[in-house]
Amino acid sequence: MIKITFPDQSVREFPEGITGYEIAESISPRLAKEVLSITVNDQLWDLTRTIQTDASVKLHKWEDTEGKHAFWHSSAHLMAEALQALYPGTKFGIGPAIENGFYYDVDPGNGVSISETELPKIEKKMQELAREKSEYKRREVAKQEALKFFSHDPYKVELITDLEDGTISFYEQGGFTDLCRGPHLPSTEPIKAVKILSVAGAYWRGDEKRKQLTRIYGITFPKQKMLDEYLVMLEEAQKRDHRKIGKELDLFTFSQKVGQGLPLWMPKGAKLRERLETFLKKVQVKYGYEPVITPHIGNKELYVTSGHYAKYGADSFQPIHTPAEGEEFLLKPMNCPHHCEIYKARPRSYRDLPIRFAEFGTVYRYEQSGELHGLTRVRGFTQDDAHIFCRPDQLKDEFKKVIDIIFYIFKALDFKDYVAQISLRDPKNTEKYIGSEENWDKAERAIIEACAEKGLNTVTEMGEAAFYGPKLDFMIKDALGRKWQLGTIQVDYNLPERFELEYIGQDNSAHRPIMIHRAPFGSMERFVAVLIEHTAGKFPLWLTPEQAVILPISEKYNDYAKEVQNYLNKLDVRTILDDRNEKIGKKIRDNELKRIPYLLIVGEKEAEEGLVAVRKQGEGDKGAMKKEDFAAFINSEVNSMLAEIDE
RNA sequence: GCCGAUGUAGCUCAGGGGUAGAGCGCUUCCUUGGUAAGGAAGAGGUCAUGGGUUCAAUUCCCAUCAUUGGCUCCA
Repeated sequence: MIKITFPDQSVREFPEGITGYEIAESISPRLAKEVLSITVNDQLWDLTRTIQTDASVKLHKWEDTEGKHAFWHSSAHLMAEALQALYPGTKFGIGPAIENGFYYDVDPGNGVSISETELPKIEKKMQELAREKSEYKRREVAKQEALKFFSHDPYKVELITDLEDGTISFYEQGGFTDLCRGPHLPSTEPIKAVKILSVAGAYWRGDEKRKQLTRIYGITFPKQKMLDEYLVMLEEAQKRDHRKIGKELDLFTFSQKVGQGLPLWMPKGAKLRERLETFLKKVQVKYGYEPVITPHIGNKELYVTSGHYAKYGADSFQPIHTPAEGEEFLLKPMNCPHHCEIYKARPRSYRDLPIRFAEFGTVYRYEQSGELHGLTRVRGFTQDDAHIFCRPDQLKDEFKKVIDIIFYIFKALDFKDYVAQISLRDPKNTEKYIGSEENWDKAERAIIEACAEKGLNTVTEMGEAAFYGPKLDFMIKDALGRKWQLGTIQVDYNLPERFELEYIGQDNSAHRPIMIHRAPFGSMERFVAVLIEHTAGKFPLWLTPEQAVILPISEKYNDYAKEVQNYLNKLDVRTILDDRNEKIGKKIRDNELKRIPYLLIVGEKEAEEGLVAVRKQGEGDKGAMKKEDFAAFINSEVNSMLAEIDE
């Protein structure tokens, strides 16, 4: 007998060679039906593997990430089986489970391409195969044998070559065998609902110099109903797409004539953005930032000095040549070199530090055409940029203050679901970076300590640092679950060195300051995009371009409606008037769809008594009140929202 | 940049080898209506651009541009 310890620390005895599935069965038939995989001594296992010694276990159902993972990983194999049947000779790359479903990278061979129209065919085949309830059978194989087995598939051969002998396992279901660590479901039986979502190109092993394989994305569920719900959820998410809402609400547009990736802000979008900027400017004054303004172009030498030219010059917008011989200017891709020159404009004392220069600086970067995406990835954008020049003893404290600003902004806009990512250098690839080993160490340590002292939950990514320094990024997901970097804080020892920045210390000799680059929003464009997707266009009252719309019941009351509008606008309530010759029901409907927070209906009764009939967006009629009371109400709403943030 | 898809009215989309359609929006008229679509008439399109095939191309083919799903990249 062996002792099995469960997560609640209870221990039960089982015969040697028992499987995870049998353990689940012994607990309850229902559990046996729902269990998908098992963790045995911290290793993910198949339910069918036999346990020979004492062990601690945890059973995973659909609700657990591990359970879903096994389910989708097994589904990827099932899809591969279907592809093998439909496209004989297909070679297989990798096929993992992902956050929502799975994919498989495949090479269907000579000139065959799998297009979207063929996805239903794959779906159908998978359903057919799933009904066969084939078991997933694991077997361990020697490296030589594995190489021989997959000799027809160069991708698998490459994968096996990188593995150590003795750690290689195959899984087989139906007629399909795959190199795989597992774990998998006992059989294909639980896979009841299948949806193949999309096809895309994907470079083999993520290397753009290598062959591009066909990546097929899919998702599966144990119940059809769950798939239906998932698809409805996807549709709902698409309705929140900022590109769609931006068009509907007239916030921004693009023009082929102006150029790819160059957003045009329309009046309402501009109003929204201006309010965000004003909001941050106020915060920054409180934190001791000083505004600076710099031009949109800079002499090429500026970027040669900063190191940006060497790194990005070739992939940038091409230099601007002036009539004078040899003069070259670049569209500014960064504000920091300009700010360095402002720092340098006069001698600085240790008493002056920290110096914090802030600018909403518009920068231009030649992003690859395939990368452009709505407002989230563009070629011209405005950073809410600032550079802090400080002494080494001030670094950590300054870093923490920036974290505070970002917390404050995320709180104000109700962004709760973010990931704070510390990006460090790739220790295996140090030639990518500029600056001394020692400075990198110092900078990385400062970030890690500041985060720890702020109690920030972080993930750490090696190799994701900027070329001049490590950084802390705040990532937020859009409506479709894609992650975008918003706020960023970066420590930089290199630019001060390259620009030979100095301050005179207490000891009356020159010292080098440290720079912190920071942008709490990141870029106004991207931030507004994510804000749109989070709010579905229903912006908070203090931010929304139009707070109320006045709807006269008929044209007879247009004069009174105008009077109300003038009155409210004077008291800083942002209103518009809908004086179209339409019935009130129509006006209500149209303005509800425009997501204006308050609809003010005025007719005979209101005109006589100086009232407005208030209707809240999405909630309906709230009754009539004096226009003075409405103005007071809305202003106190806004103030209390902002006060709450200020706490 | 790479692989795939898409491009028809301001917007959302239908159509199809014989020079175009709907709904919404817009204009005008009727109506002046009390909480999510009142009625009528009208304007509006080089069917993304450039080539090719054809008696004839918006439709089929090729290229380009843009958008889009991914991949790579992201100072």
